[in-house]
This record gives sequence, structure tokens and C-alpha cells, in this order.
Amino acid sequence: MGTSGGPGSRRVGRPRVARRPDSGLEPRAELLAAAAELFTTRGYSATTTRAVAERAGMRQASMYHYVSGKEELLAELLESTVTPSLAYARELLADDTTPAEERLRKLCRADVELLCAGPHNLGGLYLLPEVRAERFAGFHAVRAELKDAYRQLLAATAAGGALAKGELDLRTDLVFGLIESVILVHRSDPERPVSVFAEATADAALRIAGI
Amino acid sequence: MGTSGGPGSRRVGRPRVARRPDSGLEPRAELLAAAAELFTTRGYSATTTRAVAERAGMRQASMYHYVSGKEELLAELLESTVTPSLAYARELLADDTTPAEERLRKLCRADVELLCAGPHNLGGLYLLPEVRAERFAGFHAVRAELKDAYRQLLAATAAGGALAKGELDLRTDLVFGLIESVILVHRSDPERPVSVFAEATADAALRIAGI
DNA sequence: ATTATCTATAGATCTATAGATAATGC
DNA sequence: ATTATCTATAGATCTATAGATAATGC
Repeated sequence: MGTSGGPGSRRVGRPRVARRPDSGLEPRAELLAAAAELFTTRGYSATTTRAVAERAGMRQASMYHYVSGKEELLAELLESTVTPSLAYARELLADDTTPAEERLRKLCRADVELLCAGPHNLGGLYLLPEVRAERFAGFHAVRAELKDAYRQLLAATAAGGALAKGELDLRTDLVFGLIESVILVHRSDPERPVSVFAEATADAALRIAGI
Repeated sequence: MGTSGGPGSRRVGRPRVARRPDSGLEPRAELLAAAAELFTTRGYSATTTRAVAERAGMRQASMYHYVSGKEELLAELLESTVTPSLAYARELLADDTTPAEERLRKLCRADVELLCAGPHNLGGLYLLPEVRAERFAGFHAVRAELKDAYRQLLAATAAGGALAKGELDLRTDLVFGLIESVILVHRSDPERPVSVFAEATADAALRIAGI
């Protein structure tokens, strides 16, 4: 199953017509990277299968050797934007030795870092209107679980414990909204150093939470 | 020039094939409303001229009697989402009898109300990736001016006056980001009473601002 | 023989124009 | 005569499949 292989190991199959420096990625990963860039900058529907394939260095039809179409690419990219944060959120929820305030701060910071990580503002995929389609219900479920983790941590803080349900929901929405707004802010200024930004956003989130 | 005319006044021209209860809107306004709904829910590129026209009650080709194409519709809708807020922001900047904190709060509240106004989450248009195109530079200019109004108000507050330039920019981004995040929050829960939400968001914005 | 790619293309759109038509206005 | 609409359609895509081809593997 060897990966794309070390230098010198020639690949099986007809050679690509556009030979380029080996990206070191598997063809499927090349397609995902190409899709990430195009979907986030031009949008999903505006991106053709030809554009994705060609950016990945192959012809349009060759793409179908690896994926069933655009939808599959988007679905996979979407999940990759929440899964790591969710895993971390679960860890934090299970940790009952650390104060909730601190855990909430950690989650905010990590979430912002993850949303801003990578070259293509992947978090921005979530803003695509097409994502609402039933096809992506899996992603929405994961995202709802992440939001619920925020709610639970918020409820466990001193300030949050005093809130009525409606109030807690509103605060959760505001905090979660602020975290997601980093997608927009990051989009408008991708140069900003992420760690400072993550810290400042976590601060802001805790202030909104009332801490 | 009479508008669509009072009841009973028949319209000139071949009748539409799909007769429907008079919406009371001019044909161009009907097209804009249809585009607003479709662009915000399905996205811009995913929306065909046929879909827009038919939702507006006419055939695809008839649309070209009123607009040059989809682009024109999006451009007009976009501007309509910032222009009112910007007008209000200018008023507030000119008013030097009211404390900056209060003016900032007012701008936040008004901006949220406007973003959530109307049936179709119009603010969400700004999230469309296609909006980055050069074609919409006009919109971006207006939006940048609105953001600058936030910056100026922020700088005029007691807390903001103490900030270095980089710090002020970061705060501005966070506050502006929070305001825009209402688009996302409103999208996920359109039922929430807007005035409460606007108040809570303004609160949150001022806390982020450090007030 | 197996594989990854290619070229070619059918079928399904989608946009924007041309030209016909069915109202009102004079 | 003027107008708002219609029907029809040319030209330009775009997707997904069929089948050919150029490598390596045995």
C-alpha cells in the first residue's frame, strides 16, 4: 500500500499529463487540498470538478478514480474542521479536577487555533449556504455536540450556574457565535498572529460569559 | 409612472402565465425579494436565473427586462444591508454631546436589529464567497467605512483611548466580528426575539471593548 | 495483469438573445 | 403604438461515463 513513495520510486499507471514537483501527498489528499482552497475562496457551487482536478494536477475525469464527486470532498473537509475541537471538548468535559472557567478558556483558545490553522481558512466552509443540505447532516450533528460542550462548561462556571435556561442558551449562542466569528475576522486579516488572537478571543468569550 | 397600481387597474403588456395574488411589489422588487431568499438559503452560484424569475412569478427570460442578470441583483441586495447602518453610524460620529460608550452601544444595537430585520437573513449575503469578487468593490468600501466608524467610537471611549494602535485594531475586529456573528446566530435560531438579542449583543460588545 | 491516468463525449443543464404575442393607450 | 410578457433556442458550459493508453509488476 506504500504511500506516494520515496523519491525515485516510480508510480504505477499512465503518467499525468501535467508533471509537477511531487507534492508528497496522496492523490486523494491533493484533491482535498485543492477543494479546500477553491471552496473557501470561490464557493462550492462556483467550483467545477474540472477546477478541482486541474488544481490537484490531474484531468477532470481522473478525479472520479478517487472520489464520487464534489459532495464527497466537501463532506470530508467539513468534518475535519470540527472533529479535533470536539475530541478536545470531550476531554475537557471529563476532567473534573480543573475549574470550569479554565476549561472553557482552554476550549475557546484551542477552537480558535484550530479554526485558523492550515492555509485555507477551512472553518469558512461552514459558512457555505450549500452546507445546509440534508446531505451534510453528519457534520451538523458533530457541530451541535461541540456547541453543547460549550453550554455545559458555561453552566458549570460560577457565573453560568446562576442563569435561567433561556439566559444560558443566549449566552451559549453569543459565546459560540464569537468563536465562529473568528472565521470572518481571520478571513479579513489572515496575517494576524494566531496565538495572540486566540488568547484575545478567549478573553472576550469569558467576558461575554460573564466571568 | 404609477406603481403596480391600485386593485382593478390592469397592467399593460402580455399577462404573466402564472397568475398569482398581486404581491403589491414592483416586478423589480419581486425579483430582489426572490433573489434574497434564494441567495441566502441556497447560495449565489447555486441559484439559477430560472429559479429567481420563477419565484418572482415570471418566466426566466422575462427577468432580463428588469435586470442585467444575477450579479446586479446581488450587488443591490448587498448594499442594502450596510447602507442603513452606515447612515446611522455617521450620525452618531457627528454627535459630540453623547458619551462615546453610549453611542457605541446604540450603533451595536441598531446594527444587530438591521442585520436581523426582514424575512431572509439578508446579512447572510455577506458570507457568500462570491462576494469577494472585484465586481462588489462598492459594497466592500461601504462596509470598510462602517467598520471604521466602530473603530472611531471605540477609540473615543475611556477604555479605548488607552489602547495602542495594534490593540485598538484587535478590539475593533473582535467587536465587529461579534456583531457580524449575529448573522450566524440568527441563522441558527431565527425565532429568537430580536430586541432582546440586540440588547444582549450590545452588552457583549461593550464587554469585549473593555467597558 | 494491474493500475492510474488519459481523451472523447453524451446528456443535462444554464444564460442571454431573438422574435412572437397579448394586453392597454390613444 | 407601446409595453410586458411569452416561447424558442443557440452557444457555452459542466458532470459523469466509456473506453483507450502508458506506466509498473510478475
